[in-house]
Amino acid sequence: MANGKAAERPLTRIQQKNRQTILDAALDVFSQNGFRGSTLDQIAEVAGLSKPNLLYYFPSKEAIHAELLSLLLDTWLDPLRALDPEGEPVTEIMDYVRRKLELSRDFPRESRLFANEILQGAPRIMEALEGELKALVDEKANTLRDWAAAGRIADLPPHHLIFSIWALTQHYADFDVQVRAVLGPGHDPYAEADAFLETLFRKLLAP
Amino acid sequence: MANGKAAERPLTRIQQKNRQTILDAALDVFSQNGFRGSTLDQIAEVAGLSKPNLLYYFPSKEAIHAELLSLLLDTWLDPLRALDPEGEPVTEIMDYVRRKLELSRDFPRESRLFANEILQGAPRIMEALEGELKALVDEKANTLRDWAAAGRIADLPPHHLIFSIWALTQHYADFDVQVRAVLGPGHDPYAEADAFLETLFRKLLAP
DNA sequence: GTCTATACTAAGATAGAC
DNA sequence: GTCTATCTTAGTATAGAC
Repeated sequence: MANGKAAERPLTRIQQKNRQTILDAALDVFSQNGFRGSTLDQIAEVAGLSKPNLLYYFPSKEAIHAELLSLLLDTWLDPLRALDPEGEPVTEIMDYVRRKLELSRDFPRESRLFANEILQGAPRIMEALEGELKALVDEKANTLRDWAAAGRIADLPPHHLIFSIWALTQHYADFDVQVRAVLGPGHDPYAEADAFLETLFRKLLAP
Repeated sequence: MANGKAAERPLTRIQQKNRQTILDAALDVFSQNGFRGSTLDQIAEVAGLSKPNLLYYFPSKEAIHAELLSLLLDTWLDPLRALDPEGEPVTEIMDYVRRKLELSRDFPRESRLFANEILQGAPRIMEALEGELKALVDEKANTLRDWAAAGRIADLPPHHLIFSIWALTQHYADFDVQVRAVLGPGHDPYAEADAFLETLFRKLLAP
């Protein structure tokens, strides 16, 4: 009590750093092997910490995974939230496609973590899918419907239009090894995808 | 030797049936949890057999998984193989899209097994991706390029056109629970996808 | 061919020294 | 805060009775 400050529960810098190190290592491992397929040993190995030390910072393997998922969801929905009903329709949608592809390029592990969770039947995020996600998608689907009704974009089923953006952008992160195996060396998948998706959606959205 | 026939190693009917039962149960389990996340206990439970009995029919967990993957690859490539360079371009491609979507609808577990394997870095099928798959895709990409050069379809990067077909059709199997959560009740995802993808690719392919 | 029992290893988590 | 040692359970695989 020398400094006279009552330390409620502030994380020290070293604690913050170690938590980050662990989460980063866990993201590596969970995104490749899924929850059940990952072990604390693997995470500890990647993090350069001992297994008991991991469990000093987090109460359980489950807790590390839960933390990653909840951090993920916000990041994941941000680009869609940014779709502005007052903006120019085609520009707004093309911007969304670009932001989503950038997420795949810059955060492929997060994309694969999410894909793993969905493949496994979304046991830990079903609630968020049916609540938060559905609400946001329904809202933006209405925007798309209005734009179509006004003849500003083609008349397409809005939910499936959104699915197509997810599918096409996330494919480059989730199936990265396949994309690279098929393209062979000397390609920049994301640069090529950017140009291709630009073309695809411009043609698709034209009324 | 009473019957005088040297029994090389023909599988009896009951053996065939049990092998099938095991493979079917394993497909259930592996497609949801990936290889590492799945256990023989789970597979035995679903198959209605004892764990040692599983290992009477297959030498190891690894062997069951390997068998599933090798059965899968052929089925998976068949629709692309069927794309006929002599056919009418748009019809051929639309048929491919439809066949691929039907695979997702009728064999979602196979699609998820494949997705799991790729997400994990394709440790067991990388060779097939770089060999068989790449060769087939390169061949069909040439066909697409020829069609584009002849002005019979739009000029698009052929590999990415094929990726887009994979991404859009497999999404409905791999992300099934998300699709249903977002659409809510009262939808037929595959019927809607069929109509949407028909529209999408017709617009995209128009020269 | 199928089961019970069991060997052996890996994995999640905790105790307690430092 | 971090480590070594350890408990406990789950998981792959095998032995051997029936």
